[in-house]
Amino acid sequence: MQTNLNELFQNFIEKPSLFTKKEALSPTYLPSTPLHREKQIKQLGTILAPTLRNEHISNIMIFGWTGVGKTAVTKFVVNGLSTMAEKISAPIETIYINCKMEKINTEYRLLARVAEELGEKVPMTGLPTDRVYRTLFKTINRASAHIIIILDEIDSMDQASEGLYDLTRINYELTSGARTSIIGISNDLNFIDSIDSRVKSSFSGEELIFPPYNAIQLTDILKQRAEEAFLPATLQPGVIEKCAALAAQEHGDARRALNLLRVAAEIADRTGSEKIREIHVQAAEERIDTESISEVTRTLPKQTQTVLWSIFHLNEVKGEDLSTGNIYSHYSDTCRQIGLTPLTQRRVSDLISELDILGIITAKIISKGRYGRTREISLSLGNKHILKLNQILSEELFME
DNA sequence: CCTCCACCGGAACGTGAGGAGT
DNA sequence: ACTCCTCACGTTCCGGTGGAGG
Repeated sequence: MQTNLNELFQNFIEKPSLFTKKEALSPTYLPSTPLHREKQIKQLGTILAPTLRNEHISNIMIFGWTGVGKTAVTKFVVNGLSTMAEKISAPIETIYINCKMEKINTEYRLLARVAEELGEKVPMTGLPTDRVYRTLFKTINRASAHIIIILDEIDSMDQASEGLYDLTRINYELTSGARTSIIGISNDLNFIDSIDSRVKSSFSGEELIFPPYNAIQLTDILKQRAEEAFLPATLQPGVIEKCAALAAQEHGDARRALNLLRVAAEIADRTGSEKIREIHVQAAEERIDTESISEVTRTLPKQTQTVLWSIFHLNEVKGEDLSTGNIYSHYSDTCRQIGLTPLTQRRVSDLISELDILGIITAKIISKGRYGRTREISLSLGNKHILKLNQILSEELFME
């Protein structure tokens, strides 16, 4: 055993890796120039330029599907702006916050996070919100710079629209030369409609829309990254095109294309292949799907897992329709079985909606006339996935 | 055309954990 | 030690509703 393990590690070290620079395939990696986004770069640059002369600019909203270069372009342009500002010593400061990853979903957290970014320490909880606002105000006023706040995945903070309002109204109170501008990045085109009208009117400004990439553009992007990531001639012809084609089918998502290529390379690497072939891409596609959905399922709260388990089980019993009431009673039984206190139906109804949003199930409200109104639930996954998830759930719920 | 089922989904409120300030 | 914050997660209460069957 000992020797085997040593051998394994030894082999691993000695075997040449296919990668020369794996980070180049990461979705957060910033290439020197984002490809096929010249128009957007120019637009954004034009809007931001007046800050260099200390002139006032409007807020900006950027829309587009995931993986169409919104974040990359914004960072690219803002970085350019910062370097220029430094050169001519214009007082510009930029702040980047990813609302979803940092779980910025309340007014308090948004304000606290911005203040923190400006060097002011604010506790994560405990203070009254208006006090956080005061500290933030003072800090910004003192800084007397033009502060550009980039809020990525802004649509994930639906409760925090009050905070957006604060960040815009702060401009009317500032007495020094300070200003704030917001760049909001959103996957959801309807985001603007969903926020409070009061916020909307104070927030409104320029809107940029990023179209999806087509297969040819994706190919270019992948080639650019692959040049950095791999030794030449590691890729079999057709591999990049295949990744691009697969990703183009799904609203031209460059992130997905890069993921495919990276996972394909990892598979090739692990199986000892010296080249990356199309079969590796195929394997990668399958693996990405199952892995992400499995991970989501595993990390679901126990109650939600139990609901999902019940849905799967009812689905196997034919003749039973998947309605909220049915699921709820099956769920309560299961809870008793595994020693969990059942939640109310109202709550379970919300959990079902959450599963719907996650894309594991599809819930549609239908009316059965005399026999009431309910959600009709169907599974939106293939059999292979369901089997896998079932296995995960039984491990999670019935073990230990 | 009306009724009435079986839920939907908004809103207010409760609880308990994490923390600040005095 | 005590009061006052935020916030996640639930519960309680309740008005609302599409359409099959009378």
